[in-house]
Amino acid sequence: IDGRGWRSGAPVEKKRLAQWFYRITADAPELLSALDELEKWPERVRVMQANWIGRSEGARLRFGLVTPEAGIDEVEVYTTRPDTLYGMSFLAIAPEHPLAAAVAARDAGAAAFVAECARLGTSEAVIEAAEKRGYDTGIRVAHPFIEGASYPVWIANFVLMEYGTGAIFGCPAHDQRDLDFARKYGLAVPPVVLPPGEDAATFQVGAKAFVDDGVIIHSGFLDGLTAPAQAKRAAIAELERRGAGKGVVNWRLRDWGFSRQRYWGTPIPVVHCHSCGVVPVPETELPVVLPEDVQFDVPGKVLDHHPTWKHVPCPACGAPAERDTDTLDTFVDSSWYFARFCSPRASGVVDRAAVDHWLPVDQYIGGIEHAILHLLYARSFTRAMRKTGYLGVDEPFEALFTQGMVTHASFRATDGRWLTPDEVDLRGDGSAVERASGEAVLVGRIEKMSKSKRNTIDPGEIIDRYGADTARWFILSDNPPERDMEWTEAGAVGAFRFTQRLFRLVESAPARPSSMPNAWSAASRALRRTTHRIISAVTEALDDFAYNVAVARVYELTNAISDAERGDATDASLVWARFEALEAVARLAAPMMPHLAEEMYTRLHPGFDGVVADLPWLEADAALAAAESVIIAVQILGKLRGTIEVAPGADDASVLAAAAGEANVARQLEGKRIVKRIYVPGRIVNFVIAG
RNA sequence: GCGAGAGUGGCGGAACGGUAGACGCAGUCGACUCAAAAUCGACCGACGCAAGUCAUGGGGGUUCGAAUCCCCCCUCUCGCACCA
Repeated sequence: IDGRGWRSGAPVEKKRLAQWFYRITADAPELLSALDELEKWPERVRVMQANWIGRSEGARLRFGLVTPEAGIDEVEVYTTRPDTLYGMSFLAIAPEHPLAAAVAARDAGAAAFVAECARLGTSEAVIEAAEKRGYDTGIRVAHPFIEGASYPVWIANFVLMEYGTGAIFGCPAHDQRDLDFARKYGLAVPPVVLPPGEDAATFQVGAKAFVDDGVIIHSGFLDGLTAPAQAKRAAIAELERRGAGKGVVNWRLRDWGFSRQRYWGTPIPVVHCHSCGVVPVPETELPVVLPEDVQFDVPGKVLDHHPTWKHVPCPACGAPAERDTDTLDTFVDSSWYFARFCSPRASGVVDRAAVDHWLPVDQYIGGIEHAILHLLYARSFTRAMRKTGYLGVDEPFEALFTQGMVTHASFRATDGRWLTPDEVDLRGDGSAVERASGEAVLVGRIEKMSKSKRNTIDPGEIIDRYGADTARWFILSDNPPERDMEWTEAGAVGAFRFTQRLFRLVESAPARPSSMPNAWSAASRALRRTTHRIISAVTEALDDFAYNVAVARVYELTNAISDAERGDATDASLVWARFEALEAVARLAAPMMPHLAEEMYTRLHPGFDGVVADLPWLEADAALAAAESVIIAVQILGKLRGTIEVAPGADDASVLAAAAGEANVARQLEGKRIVKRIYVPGRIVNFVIAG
């Protein structure tokens, strides 16, 4: 952790650290390399983190100014393409670069250009991103390899001060941005990488830079090299030999500025003292607690203008001093809460035995919006906690699942007001009117719920109207959890209807049979087969996060129970099977609609005083789930021509004979020569015929 | 621009390389009702009277067999974005 912006010698109220930083950059190499081991994380998140960390290999090199400017005699450049140094035609610096400032001090044109770039800043710069503009400073720099050659130095709006060194060497033939810039200002475009099939004597770059691999040409000692890695190594070695530069690894990741001028956050446990500077609050006085008697309606920092909170004696010398009145970014709290959750009542930070037992988190579920910041901070924080002995793992989350968001259509009145779903009546044809006025409403995009678009659904109202189980069931049933789901009234009503249907099935359920039947009817065997097949299907679906499929399977079993209800009421074995199936529905649905499941189970088992959630998970009986006969698809040349029903263990010859004998198949095989017979047991027969 | 992912009925979506469209929503018809709601039953990819044919963004390929695997293209979504 670093403090930056310290102004020594200033009065105490100014004697503040402008911002606290967490040095996450120190972890960059490990945070990147360890991504490979997070096998149970989505590829997408790992890629996003890798891009965010942004490792690149290249070289830093210095270009000497032919004539020094205001004491500056060289410009340092970062490049990933030292192999194209001979293709240089200009050097470009960011408008915020010190050399640009030096030039602006004496050159009104440069000053105007720099000011213009600053004015456009970030917002408009994005819009005008396509337009590359520059200003020729008149300064020239020498080439590190080519004796006597010199190149113009431009200030360019497309060079970023935040990345690399804020300066680049322009190689237009092999970089599209440099090419756009060179064409605009009529700068040279010397090619130094030859595409396959081109002639070195005649090759020229047109409107598109050649950025792929080729043979190095017109490049002195690099000529003839074909492998880019080899050419880069050779160029770097030469730079190092001449003392003009060196190979470096560059990172995009910046340190995490993690102090905030807000009330809601963890106080930063340091005291600022006139004579001792920044003094940590002693461990015995931790944690520093936020005051509760605060005023939010006064301008400025809440903690700063609290009358007493910040005034404390310096822990080191006892003189009057002040607490830091910034708070930590709330991402700090989410970077280690999972460790605290292992032992929430621990007197210290965490209980080491508890975190050793529980961490890493077996399965983390969260929104994709946390792909980078939270998940990267937590990974780094976990490493910091390991180094300081609080826990013993590097990676906090072994497996990650990113679920989608709940979305809803948005509505807008003709005068532009956003309307809530409650203020709108939907018509059958998809149009909508404002309930109060009857006026037409524009039905907008289906998007993430937000207060500004007013397309939110209040969970409290849903629970009041339908109950929490309906909401759960609908959300799970609508689509796969990794995708965004659309909340619709019709969908909620459909889920609600199902809860009512389940309840009716339980109300009309038979009493729990006292003993198992001796004989099983065909109908009862079929129902039990369905029950046990679905127990394993739901189990598998839940394990795979395929909650929508688990829901569909529960529907299937429910439909089978409804069919059985209409069956032979005097069939004792069917009644028994029905009870078993209903009990299975209650227990399989329990994770997804717990309240109704408990109610169902209790009604099936009067006197039961436990909870379904505590019962062991149901296990399917494979023997009962096994089919008594299987339907085999019969294809000719891969096209379905019929189906046959056979015993599960039927031998190949008899299945093939039955397949060939199927009426439609037989008709189509007539007079044809069968060249190959394929039988995939229990699934399919395929006849390959000649001609 | 770079990277990742996805395209299946009217909609959400199923489908170890093996009967495409499970299940739900919407819809159609019917039962019940004086009527409506609720409920229950049947139907529900396209073309066709039918037999059948065609269908998983488009085009090739591998295979006895492709929504699924490979190549090219198109479209969409997401992330990063003058990253040198």
